[in-house]
Amino acid sequence: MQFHNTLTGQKEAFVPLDPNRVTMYVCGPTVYSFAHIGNYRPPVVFDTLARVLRRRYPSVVYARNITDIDDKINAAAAREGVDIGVITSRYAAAYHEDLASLGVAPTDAEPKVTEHIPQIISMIERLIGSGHAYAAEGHVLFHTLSFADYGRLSKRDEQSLMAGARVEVAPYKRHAGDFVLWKPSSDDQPGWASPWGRGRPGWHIECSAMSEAVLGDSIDIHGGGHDLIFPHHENEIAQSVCAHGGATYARYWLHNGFVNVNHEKMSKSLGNVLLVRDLLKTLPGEVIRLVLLTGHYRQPLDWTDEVASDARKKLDRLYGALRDLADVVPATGVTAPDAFVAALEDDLNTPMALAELFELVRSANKAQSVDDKARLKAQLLDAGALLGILQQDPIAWFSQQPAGSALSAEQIEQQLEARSAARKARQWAESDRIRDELAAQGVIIEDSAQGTRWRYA
RNA sequence: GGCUGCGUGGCAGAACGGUCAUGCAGAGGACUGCAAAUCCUCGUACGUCGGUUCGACUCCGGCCGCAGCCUCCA
Repeated sequence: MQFHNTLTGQKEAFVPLDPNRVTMYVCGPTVYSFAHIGNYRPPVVFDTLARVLRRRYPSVVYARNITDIDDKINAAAAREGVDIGVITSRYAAAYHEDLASLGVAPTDAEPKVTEHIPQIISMIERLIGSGHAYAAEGHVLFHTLSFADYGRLSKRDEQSLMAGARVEVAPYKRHAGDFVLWKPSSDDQPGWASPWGRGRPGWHIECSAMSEAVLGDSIDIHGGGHDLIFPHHENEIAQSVCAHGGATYARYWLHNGFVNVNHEKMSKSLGNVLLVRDLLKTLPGEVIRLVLLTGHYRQPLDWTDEVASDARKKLDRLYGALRDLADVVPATGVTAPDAFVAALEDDLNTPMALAELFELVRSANKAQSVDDKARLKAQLLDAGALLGILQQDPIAWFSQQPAGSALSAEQIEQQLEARSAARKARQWAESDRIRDELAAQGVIIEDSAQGTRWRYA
């Protein structure tokens, strides 16, 4: 197995610290609103990676946090005049619903920041104790100059960090690059008692503290969006390494590319922010998942209507092969082909894995013997399971009624009965009339030796 | 300006120093009452200019173009 490691900028063989306990941490959402399609790329990508890892290693501990204390949450709560818990539980629930729709399996741990305040305070105290952090005016700051490796992940040196500081430097900072570990809360803001007064954690410390609490001092894989490399992950490294006496924090850093919409960056000002919530109104979650796996995770991904309809057609082809194997019992003990697994184990190359999957489909469609069919069906299902797709009944897949369709499955079946009668009597004109009528309403007919099937276009 | 990465056929999107990616769309054929589905065949794709090499889309360098990050962003 190998991964592209942001830390070194190279593809490296993956060697876990402890093969009997592989650990992975992925930065989760800040729950202050409904999440957009880009927010779901990391969970889908790393869910797929977790599936591949679990196949290879006996124990994988995968943690993805929920950030439930943050100034954007505070703002949302203030706007609605409710406690932040109302906001965070609402959007965390929505997040979980969407994840389920996208076929994302639950993680082994889902730490929340508000449940780890003591751990956060403890880590800050240790950082102060070792001279890597200092308290000033109710704040506690991490002193970046105290950590020689600062900037290594994002490949920034002191000069460029200084040059890039585009926010005015707070007077209590010793150095422009220093960042907040703890900040004071006013009476109307959420806060917790601490050695530095009532306050709340800064943005980066929570991941370091929760990763430590759930996975340990050193973890194998840390994932997240490309944009988190700096400052978030750079700061996590600084906090964790310094809190752990120099021990390596994460050994492999994996970052996914951004999702754009119609060739543009998603932004509120452009009004092109796509919520998964909304996409799910017209698209099966499986289609959305496949779109997110269509390109390599490190590359930018452009979301367009065409990409979505392509994914749907791909699933039609995949499920079509399974539908033809409906009466075949999958062979036992048969797993996804080596080439397919090898593609995923090579830096999670999902496009190549999909290519292998389609080769499998071609073989399945051509297979004659029962043995071949049984083997290919088992391989298809197992490969699909690794990608988190293809797990539903093919008939159910083709029977999903699109949002715009006026015809229910029952109505279609009725029409088909009439058509079958006409065909039996060799009344082709009547038969074709019914077919055209259905086609006009978005239903495609497929006659076969086993009878007539249909599907929504 | 600094850093990171990218430019592949109509669209999407991989690999690889010398053979087919794959999917969709398109063309022809088989099958079909006709279709659909499926199968077979096909289109001389690699931003640009040089270099290395027997041979480069693949390695190196310049140029052009694009994107992200540079302290609230997945």
